[in-house]
Amino acid sequence: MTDIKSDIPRTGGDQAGAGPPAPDASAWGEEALRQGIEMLFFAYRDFTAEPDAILAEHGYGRAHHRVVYFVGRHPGLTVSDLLGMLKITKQSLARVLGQLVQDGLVVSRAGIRDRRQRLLELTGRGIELERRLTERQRTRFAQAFGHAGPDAVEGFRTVMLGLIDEDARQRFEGQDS
Amino acid sequence: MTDIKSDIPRTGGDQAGAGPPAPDASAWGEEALRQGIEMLFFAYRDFTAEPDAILAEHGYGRAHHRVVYFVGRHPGLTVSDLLGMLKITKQSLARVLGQLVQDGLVVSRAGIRDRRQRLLELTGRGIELERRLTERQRTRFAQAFGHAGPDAVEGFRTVMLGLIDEDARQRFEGQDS
DNA sequence: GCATATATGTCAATATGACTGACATAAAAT
DNA sequence: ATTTTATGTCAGTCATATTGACATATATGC
Repeated sequence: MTDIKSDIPRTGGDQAGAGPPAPDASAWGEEALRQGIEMLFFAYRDFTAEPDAILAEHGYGRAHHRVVYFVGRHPGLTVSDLLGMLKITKQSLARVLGQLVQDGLVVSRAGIRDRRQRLLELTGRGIELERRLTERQRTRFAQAFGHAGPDAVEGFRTVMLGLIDEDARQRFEGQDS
Repeated sequence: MTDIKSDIPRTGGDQAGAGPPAPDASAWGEEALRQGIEMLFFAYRDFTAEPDAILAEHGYGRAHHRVVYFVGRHPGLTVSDLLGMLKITKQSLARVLGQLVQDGLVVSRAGIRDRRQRLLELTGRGIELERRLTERQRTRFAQAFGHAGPDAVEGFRTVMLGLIDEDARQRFEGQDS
């Protein structure tokens, strides 16, 4: 198999006198880039598999996890906010959100400043399900982070931010090193 | 907003005399772990959006991309191999693979040592589509890697490998630092 | 106050990706 | 010769997402 290391630019390994490389110069070979693509695919695939199994017990799908996750993470979130995060249509959201409200996992109350808005929150049962679902994922990250160490985690965060579109990236700003 | 940095253990920042921390000790706080979860979600969401738009022009979906990607990456791949990578059922694969074969993007020939096997390969048109689709993703990684630098990329790779299940992780082995 | 814009909800039709279960065929392995 | 393996296929179902149209309540601008 191809040796990936030969594909990875070393720090300070620039050709002499080649001038300052552009910060996003693509000195990265095909192999390194494809490995990145594949790691993202496999990580996402494996990362979603465990919660999916729990969700299935409740007759829910991955979309339900996403909703309880973000509502739990940002209590008082509006429907618009949620749509913006998930980047799906309101009709798609309506099905899962409606189920969760009807099943008593999410409550929506009218906004105070703007009564057209629906501010979303988890109920106790919603919190419980969210924690059960996300616990596996937190554990996975805790192990990966713990094994990799703080410097690797900082590198991970930097690369991930670079992969995310500008607007979503701002959610993580003010928290860089 | 919560300051993530307070959540990130610093190298050598252990309490004095606390003994050696386990390599995967969860010194990581809730906030850091949730940010990891969210980064993975947003990165995957944005990373798939561009190819999806191209695929739609051809009447294809994300599943078609995955098939042409892995067939292109591993020419001569068997149907079993592909099922193992995608972790979907053969009935799910049959629909997309059948379309791609019929549309002349993928060819399958009988195996030599084992004639039950179907060895998959891209045709010229398959290669062309695969490159068009993956080009956006390679560019995205090239920019993220280039901006982050080699050390950050190495950290990214380490963390990502830690997130991936053991069996799939082996695909990337022999290429660590 | 009236017109318009915004936030949300809802009905209908459709596409895509996935599943389970059952059965078929050809070729390898024992 | 029997069994196992690799693949294909038919049928039904479910979850997620889409576009398009329309409805309602509330906020905002004039």
